[in-house]
Amino acid sequence: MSSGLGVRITRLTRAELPADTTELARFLIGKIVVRDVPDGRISGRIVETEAYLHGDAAAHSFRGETPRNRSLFLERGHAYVYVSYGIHRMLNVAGSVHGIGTGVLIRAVEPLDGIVLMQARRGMTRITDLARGPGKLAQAMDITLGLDGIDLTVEGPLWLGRTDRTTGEVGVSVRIGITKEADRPLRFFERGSQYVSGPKRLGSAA
DNA sequence: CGGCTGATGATCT
DNA sequence: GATCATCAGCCGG
Repeated sequence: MSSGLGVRITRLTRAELPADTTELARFLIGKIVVRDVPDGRISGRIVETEAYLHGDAAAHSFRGETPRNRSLFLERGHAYVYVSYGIHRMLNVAGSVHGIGTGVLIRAVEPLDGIVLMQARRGMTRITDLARGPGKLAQAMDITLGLDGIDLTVEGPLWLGRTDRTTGEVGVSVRIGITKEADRPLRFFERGSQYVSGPKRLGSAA
C-alpha cells in the first residue's frame, strides 16, 4: 500500500488445509501468498491454481522422488519451488503426507501489498500483468530456489494467509501447458477475475 | 485477442 | 540428447 496499514492478513494453519490435493487447489483460490522481504511486504490474492496428483503422469512426482522434486513429498503446506524452461521459477504447495508427492501450482495472484516492489521486479507497471502466470508471479514476488522446502504455515519469508474478503465463484478447467493427462479438470480459478492467466475459452474472463 | 516461435538451462535418461 | 507445469515479441484480424 502506498500509505497506512496493508491488508489485514491472518496465517493459515496446516490443519485448515484440505488433505485432498484437488480440494486444496480449490480451497487456495481467494487465499493470500505473503512474501516478506527486507524492503517490505509483497502479497497477492490467489486467483488461479492447478492440482498435480499422485499417479498423475503430468506431475513432477510421477517417476518418484529426485533431488529436484523432493519438497513435493513433504507434508502438505510446504513450498516446492523449481526452475521451468531454464529461466522461470514456479511456486507450488505440497498437498499430501510425507512420502507422497502431490502439489498445487500457484498460477496467478491479484497483487495486494508491495505493488511498487512488484513493478520494479517485473520491469513494467500494468497491474493485471504483474503476476498473471506462474513465471511472472515468481518474478514479481521474488520466489527463489532458496524458498524451496519451507513451511508455508509458520512465520517466515513466505507464507499463506487469508483476509475477510469473500471469494467469487470458482471455475474449473483443464490444466495449461501440459500434454500428459491434459483432459483432467484440475485447474481452478476465480471467475471474472482480470488477474487469471490462460486463454479466454477456458473461462478466465467474464 | 488468438496463434506462433525462439530463447534458455536445469534435470533426468 | 530430449524434455519441459513459460514468456515476450511479433503478426494478422
